[in-house]
Amino acid sequence: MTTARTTRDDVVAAAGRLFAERGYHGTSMRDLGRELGLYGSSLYAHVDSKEDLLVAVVAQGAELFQNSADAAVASSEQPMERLRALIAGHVDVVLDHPAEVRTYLNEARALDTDLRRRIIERRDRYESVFRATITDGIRNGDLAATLDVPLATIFVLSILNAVERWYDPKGRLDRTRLVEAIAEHVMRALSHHV
Amino acid sequence: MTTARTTRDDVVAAAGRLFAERGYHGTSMRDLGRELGLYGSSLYAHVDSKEDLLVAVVAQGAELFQNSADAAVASSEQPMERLRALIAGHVDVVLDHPAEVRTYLNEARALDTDLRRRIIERRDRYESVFRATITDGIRNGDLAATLDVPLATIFVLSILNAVERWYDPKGRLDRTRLVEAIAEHVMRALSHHV
DNA sequence: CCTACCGATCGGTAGG
DNA sequence: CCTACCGATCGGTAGG
Repeated sequence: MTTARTTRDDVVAAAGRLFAERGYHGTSMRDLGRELGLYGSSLYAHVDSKEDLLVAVVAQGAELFQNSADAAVASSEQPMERLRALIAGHVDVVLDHPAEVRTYLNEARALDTDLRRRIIERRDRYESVFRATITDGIRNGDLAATLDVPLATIFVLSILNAVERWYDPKGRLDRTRLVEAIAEHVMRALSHHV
Repeated sequence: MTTARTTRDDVVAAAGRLFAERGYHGTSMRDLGRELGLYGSSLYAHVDSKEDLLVAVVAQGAELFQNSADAAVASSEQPMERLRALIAGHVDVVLDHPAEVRTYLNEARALDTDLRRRIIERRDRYESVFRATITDGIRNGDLAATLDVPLATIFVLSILNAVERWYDPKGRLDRTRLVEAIAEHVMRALSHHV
């Protein structure tokens, strides 16, 4: 049994951790090498540039969220169940992949114009799944017809994206209850109360 | 009429803008000098260190929010009016001081342990004003007795803090309607519906 | 506030 | 993946 060689995936994963913790500009290639037990210069056997690493981590974040949305949409035809699945899926992504998520949410601005634009487009696409679901819920009569859908969507995603900033997995609130609390808050805020 | 000399306040204000835009580690003292039309080394006539600048900007952010909370509490005895004033005040701080707010919210982690701890304490103090107001609203019968107060508080602040991330002052939504939309969302989510 | 620097560190390369 | 570097840039200082 031998220690496995360092792979590109190892490098990308470690980069995600450090970028999330110290920021892209706060992380040097030598820091990253140290994290993996090798020299900074050795990383260039696996990647073309530091920005290449940021691109890879951010792309993972984008993909995780998009896959989660796709699964939520596939899980039910019913808007309220879909919305709940979107919420649960988002929380799962945040809690299961904190490094990628934090880098995706906070460090994408370090990308230069073109790449940053593409990330913003992916976020918009993800957001549009929430918007469409809320719109369906209104059509359905479950959600309040008076809602401003784009704003309601932003508020829901604000709550979901902030989870990364405060949630402590070792705290008293477990994942199930966190999802339940968010879902209940959202339903109360958006529902058509009879 | 002469061009005013650069003051320490000018330097701190420019630092806030650049830290907000590119991040603390993404901003060099030479960048900052250029912004003010002087050399990076000249900044040391006004400040002791780069971190000194971050401390100053972050302290401004903390103070703006605390002053806003104090004013909101003083504005009314009635919990629902207070909550509305807290929301309006928070939005005002975010929209009137975007650079300080963004630096306060996103770059404080670049401070080292001791200073960072003190900032977290100031945030907790600010958050506790929201918590107390929501608790009063429950006691009052205006807000739902079933609420998890700390979580409800986090959700409200998540929405408020995210405003910095998406709101475009040049967009179609003016400040009054933004505040109204957030307040309505929050009231719907937290209220005791009869 | 500028000039002229300092040592340290940065992202990255050549060659093995 | 390491060794030995490169030029550029970093935060900061001395002296005026």
